[in-house]
Amino acid sequence: MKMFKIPEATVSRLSVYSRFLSKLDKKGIITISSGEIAEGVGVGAAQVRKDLAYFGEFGTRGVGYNVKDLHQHILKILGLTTSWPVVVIGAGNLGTALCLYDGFRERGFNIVAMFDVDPLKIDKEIEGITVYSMEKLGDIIKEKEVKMGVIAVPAEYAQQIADLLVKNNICAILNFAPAVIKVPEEVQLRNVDLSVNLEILTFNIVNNVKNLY
Amino acid sequence: MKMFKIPEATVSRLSVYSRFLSKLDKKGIITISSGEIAEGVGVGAAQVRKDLAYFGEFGTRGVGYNVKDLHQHILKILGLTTSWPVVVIGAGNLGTALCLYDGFRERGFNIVAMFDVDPLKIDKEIEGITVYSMEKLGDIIKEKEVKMGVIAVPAEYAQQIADLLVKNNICAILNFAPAVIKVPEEVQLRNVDLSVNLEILTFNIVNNVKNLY
DNA sequence: CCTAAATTGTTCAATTTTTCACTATTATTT
DNA sequence: AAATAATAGTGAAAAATTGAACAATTTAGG
Repeated sequence: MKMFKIPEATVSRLSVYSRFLSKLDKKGIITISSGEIAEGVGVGAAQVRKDLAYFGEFGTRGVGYNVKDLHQHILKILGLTTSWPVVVIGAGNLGTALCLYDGFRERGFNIVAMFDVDPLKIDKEIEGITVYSMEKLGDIIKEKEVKMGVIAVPAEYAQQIADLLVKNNICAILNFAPAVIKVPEEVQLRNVDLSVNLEILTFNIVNNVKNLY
Repeated sequence: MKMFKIPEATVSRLSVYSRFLSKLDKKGIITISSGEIAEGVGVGAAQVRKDLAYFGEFGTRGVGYNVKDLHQHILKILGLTTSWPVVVIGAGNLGTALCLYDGFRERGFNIVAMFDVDPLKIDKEIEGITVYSMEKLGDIIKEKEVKMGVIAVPAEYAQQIADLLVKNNICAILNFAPAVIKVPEEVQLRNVDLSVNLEILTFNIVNNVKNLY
């Protein structure tokens, strides 16, 4: 029972550290220092140590961290030691792209089904993933013990899809629709708003914001 | 010459306010209070006012904000009163999905070209957008006065694509590859890491993190 | 075996961001 | 015309986050 509140930024950095460590491990590197991790992922060394310190002591003073060992610890922290079945709602371009995105598979996410309302898409397969009608959502979530849903539908339907996912006891939603959606507080929600990201860039360009790395 | 440092979170909220105001405007709503904006986008009312206060006084005390007026101001702040030509590197699923993503067009981003190394894709059109070979990148960036590039290639090529964009004087890069890339400090860079977002969710699920809305 | 070099874990200070509480202003009602 | 209600703008407090400094620990070398 973790009692401390972990900054979300810390969690997202852990995810990045993890990917970096995975790369190092494949290269056969055995130990690494916080400074080298920091250098590799573009943050400060103190930040790296601080992030890890929330969860325990994984390094050896004077030596550094064992790559494999630290990697395993972080995967455990992130809950990535088991595979996560995921459903994607919306079999349009974005939904399809997400299904084919290797990054998900590599990190242990397993897209078990897609859903759409378009009769032309229903019951077809996209790279081995079947597109189901929305009616099947509840059954499949239950059958495959799905905890996470990805919303990739137009903004105007995002809320109703979210409601449907919630009704079917999903634990977490990753929303790609450019819409503000509301869910009960026990449901985890994250928004990936593609336009917002471009707009931060335009803001920075027109306001001549300096990057501070 | 803006002298104040604006939190990035503020900028991203402005983008969300902007979308919300656009919706209100379409509905014909004339005025709105900070409280209603806050309610609509899921933040605090003081936060809304503070965010706006960085840029000026846009409201009327006792009354609220004029929807059209405030919306225009925010678009101006974000640099969205002109259209932005954008290039997308990588004509795979993700690149294609991004090109077809309506959210970009709606917000004034205009994808003028895609690039890929696959001879099967080169010189083909994807929904009216031509896929060019990488050699053409420099010419098109210059010709169309492109300031922003989107990277949608596999992680292992992300850095070299970034270097290429930088060499061709791009101002800002939106990187979708799950890789840490380095650019000179005068180039704006944002990473949208899809896996990281899912991993924050798994972390929250396994650690039973409470949402605090 | 002792000293020096490397590097973690941790404390404390600095900074940044958010929230709260209050003041000022406008419109409305009596 | 005065009183009341609504609501923006703002300064200060609080909270969160980051960064710097340093003590503790390990390894390696003389």
